[in-house]
Amino acid sequence: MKQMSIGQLSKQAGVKVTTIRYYESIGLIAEPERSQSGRRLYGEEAVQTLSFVRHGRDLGFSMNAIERLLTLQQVPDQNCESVNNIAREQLGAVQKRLRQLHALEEELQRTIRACKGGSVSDCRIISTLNDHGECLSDRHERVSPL
Amino acid sequence: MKQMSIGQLSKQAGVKVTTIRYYESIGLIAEPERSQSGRRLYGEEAVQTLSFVRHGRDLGFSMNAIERLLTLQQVPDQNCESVNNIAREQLGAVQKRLRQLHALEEELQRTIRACKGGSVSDCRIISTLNDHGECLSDRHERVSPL
DNA sequence: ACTAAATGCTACAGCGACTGTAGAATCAAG
DNA sequence: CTTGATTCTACAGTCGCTGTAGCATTTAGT
Repeated sequence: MKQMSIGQLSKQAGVKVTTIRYYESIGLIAEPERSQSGRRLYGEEAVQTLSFVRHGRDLGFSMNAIERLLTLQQVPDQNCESVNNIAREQLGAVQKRLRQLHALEEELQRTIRACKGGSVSDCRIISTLNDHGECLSDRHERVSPL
Repeated sequence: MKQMSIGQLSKQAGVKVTTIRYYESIGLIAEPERSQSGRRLYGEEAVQTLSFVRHGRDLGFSMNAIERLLTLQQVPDQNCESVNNIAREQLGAVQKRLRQLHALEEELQRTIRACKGGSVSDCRIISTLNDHGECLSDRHERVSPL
């Protein structure tokens, strides 16, 4: 039972020391043992868990989704439908965001192309922003955090 | 000089009342006049400014970028190069994020396709997350907030 | 003129997912 | 034995708002 410090875990899992402590503080990962002097001591399984979390974050899953996935993972005898649902939900969100960003890209390109580079008073970028032309807008939503 | 309340301004500019007050509090927009009883009174130009801000936010510009754009807008006799730079920077960020999200989409699709729907212990989604296969990862950056 | 609903005000807390700071203790290497 | 790296706790800050509490004022209807 070789144990490791939080710094070693951080390197092995690719998650920052402060972030590990943060994950512990919100209850995402379990509190580890402590050394005599009060330092955290982790086993190998912590690397697994944290890598899982990191990979999930890289795929854009929210902490909430990751928490659910971690829980599901711990009950291996159950149908993986719920897992699939979480993943498909995530895929849907990603695709929605892709569409939004693509529209954004086009509007930005149009805007930039229109600017011939005179003085600010003639600037097409500024005037595009000024026209409350409702190109993308008029949805009353905020932009998704994906 | 017809003046309007914050609620009217909110409707005209499509920005929530609380958000307007927030913009004022961070110094993005100027403090307006007040009525005798202390209520904010805005002129037409406030609608312009707020629409500008809203449109900028819709295009994904950060508050910081919008602040710079607002400042530039107020000095119309200057070359619009700086404006162009801000817009191109933004376009670059959007395109970078598009590439990231596209990679994400593909990995999610692969992951979901691989899952044939047995029990969690066989679930390809879970095991994909568990393999610290460094498909997307191994960059040590956090995901951009776009 | 009176009343009820809508709108406005300030001040502060909370969101998510961390990051940074301060100040103290402990550890590992030379 | 000293120096520098690591670790600890606790709390504030990030961004761009949103929500809450508890008032005061305005507006519309009777």
